[in-house]
Amino acid sequence: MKPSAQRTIRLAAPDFSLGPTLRSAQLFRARPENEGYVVHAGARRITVRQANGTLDVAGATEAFVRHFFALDERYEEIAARLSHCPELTEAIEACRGIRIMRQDPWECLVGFVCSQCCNVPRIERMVRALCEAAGAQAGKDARWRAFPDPGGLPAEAALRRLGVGYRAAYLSRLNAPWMRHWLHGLRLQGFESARDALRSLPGVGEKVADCVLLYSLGFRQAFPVDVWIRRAMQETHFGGRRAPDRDIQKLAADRFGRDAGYAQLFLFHHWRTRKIR
DNA sequence: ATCCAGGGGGATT
DNA sequence: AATCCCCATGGA
Repeated sequence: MKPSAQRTIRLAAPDFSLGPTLRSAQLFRARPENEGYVVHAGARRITVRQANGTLDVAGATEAFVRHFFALDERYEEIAARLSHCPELTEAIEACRGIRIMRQDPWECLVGFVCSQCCNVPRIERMVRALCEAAGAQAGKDARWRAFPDPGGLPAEAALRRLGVGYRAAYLSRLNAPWMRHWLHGLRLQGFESARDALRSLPGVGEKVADCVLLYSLGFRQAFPVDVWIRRAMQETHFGGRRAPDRDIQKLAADRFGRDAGYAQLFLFHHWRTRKIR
């Protein structure tokens, strides 16, 4: 028994918006539950709610929560630097308090390989199916499942039966026990080097690589270009005409620099939530 | 019914 | 380097 991890803890969380952060499609195992959220991460089941600038959390230590939600990051400084870009001011205001979380790289990689060419609800379904099929029971409740370890995913045919479609081939090829260690090793490399290494993996192109770099390996200069970002950038910087992803990437790197990842998440979440609904 | 969803890979031009 | 085409699936 681990009473320290099950007790509810309260911590200050200034410049942080829990709901928008968990609804910004950085991760695919969070869901609302009575006034708060349940977040599954690795083998943890974390319940969290926010009130008056504080966070009430159960299922994780304070140190984990601070790191996971990036509460140590100097948020106002980032927002202040990006506020010099007029095309972001509306998005920054609408997304104030959204933070880029720090996920486990393996879980992040699998999630974004699943993400290709499908919408968020379906991604969440696929990830849930993977956990239910191959995740270890992680608590007394048999429904709480850990995220499957690298090497622990079902075989390709079984993956297909779970509804992941053509992504089954990618996932089965990524499913090697050494992947966790290999992914962590990328933190020691430079941005471009780590990006090239990720892109050498099956099912991992520029976009998925950038998501893994940004959401799990700490590279805040990454700027994943998906359909929403493409629209937003073409609208704000290319006169509404379609532009090559290369040009979009270059512009983002020059203009947003080390904060490109935050610029991306602000634009993504703002444009997506504006059109959806 | 047709289009779209946080794409990637391979072939052709 | 730009442009098809295909990959599987579910929701709008």
